[in-house]
Amino acid sequence: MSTKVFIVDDHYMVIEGIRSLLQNEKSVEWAGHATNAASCFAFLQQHQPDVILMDINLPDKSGIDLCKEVKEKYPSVFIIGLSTFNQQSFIQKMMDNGASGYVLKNATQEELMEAIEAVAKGKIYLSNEASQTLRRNESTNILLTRREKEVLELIAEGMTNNVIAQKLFISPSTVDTHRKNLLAKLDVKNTASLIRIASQLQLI
Amino acid sequence: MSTKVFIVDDHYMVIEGIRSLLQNEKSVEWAGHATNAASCFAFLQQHQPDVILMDINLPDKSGIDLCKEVKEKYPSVFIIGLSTFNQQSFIQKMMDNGASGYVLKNATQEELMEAIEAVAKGKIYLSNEASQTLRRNESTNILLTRREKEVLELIAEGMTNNVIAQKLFISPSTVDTHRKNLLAKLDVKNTASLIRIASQLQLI
DNA sequence: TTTTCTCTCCCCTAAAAACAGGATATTTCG
DNA sequence: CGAAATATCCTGTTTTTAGGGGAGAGAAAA
Repeated sequence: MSTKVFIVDDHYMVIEGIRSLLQNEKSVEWAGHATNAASCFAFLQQHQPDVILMDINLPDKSGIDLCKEVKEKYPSVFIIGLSTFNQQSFIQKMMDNGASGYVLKNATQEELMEAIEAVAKGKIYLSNEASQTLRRNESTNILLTRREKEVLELIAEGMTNNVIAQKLFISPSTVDTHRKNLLAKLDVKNTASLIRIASQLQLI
Repeated sequence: MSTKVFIVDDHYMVIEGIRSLLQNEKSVEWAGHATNAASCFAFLQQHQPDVILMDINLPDKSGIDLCKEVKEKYPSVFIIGLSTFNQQSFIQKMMDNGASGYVLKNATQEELMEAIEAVAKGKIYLSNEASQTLRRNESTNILLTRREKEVLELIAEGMTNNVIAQKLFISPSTVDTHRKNLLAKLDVKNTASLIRIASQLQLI
């Protein structure tokens, strides 16, 4: 029995590329493609693919949100996240939202087939790069505590310690302490550097 | 006479996709592909394509640098920049470095052919999205003066007004004025928001 | 030639952040 | 359990930023 594969990606080149990579695979049946979230849903109302290859960047909706919604309505379909860069946050969120796998767009035909076959059997497949990134993320992410991340995000939104304190129902002193710890942990001396680094590390 | 097209992209899916899109075009001859800058140069030592489709993101070197080097060594080859997102700075730099065109990876077969045919004749081809982005860039970029950008970058590096003043050989008061103007122009109230916005607009 | 823009500098006050300490519950984990 | 991490709060002082002005020199544009 062949696996019906559907693809959602706004890049024709990628759609064509995957179609080309998969066309000689007997175990895979090309179910079709969509270039946005809306037409993806339109397709799913009529057909039931086994595996969806889903790009993170779509014109009308993020693949991360789309993944969640598709899994809610069609729990039996397996989703493989697809993206150009391996960004920790994206991979994490896709997996959190019910994706069964994640491959980068520089995947070879073999890797792609391995991923499709694995998730079709209900397994989880992460490409080497993606799993490395996730692991790296875990180790660097332990750096900041939940509360510190929360405070960091509010700082990035331009709030002062007093406003943050009100928002979180804690004392301004506490916010100040978190702020000090953020500066220390990220090894910077002021807010400008803090936001810059946090932005580069995609913490905000 | 057919146009020899070579492609440099680290994504097999994209290479396959373009090959698939171009394979039925009689006017185009597939010269080959490279997945990094090094093998691109290795190829160019032996062959002479007419047009190179060049991705911005390569593993060993940015497409922007590669574009410059290739044009220096092989001025007669026409380069079309290729990327997922239409980022003003990238498009600008590619064109500055001698590229003849820029298309996004969501281009259709027709658009791709149009681009190849145009640049093969020595013309400049920018996709609609790319040229829009360039124009948008020009208008939004007038926002900040040269000095303001300079100060902004130093703020982002974590320097205080006093340090910046020393660095630029101006008075701290002047730095403060620039800082006030930056806050006003970007419509924010503190450094955190300033750096956040600047980071999002890729000003730093 | 005005006017506008840019860059330069100054005053003042108030607010916010950085720096340096210490302290106390509560989890979390080995 | 006991140690370590986390979250909470405090007292200070000093430095930096933000907000409100104003103003002059030179360049560029209208």
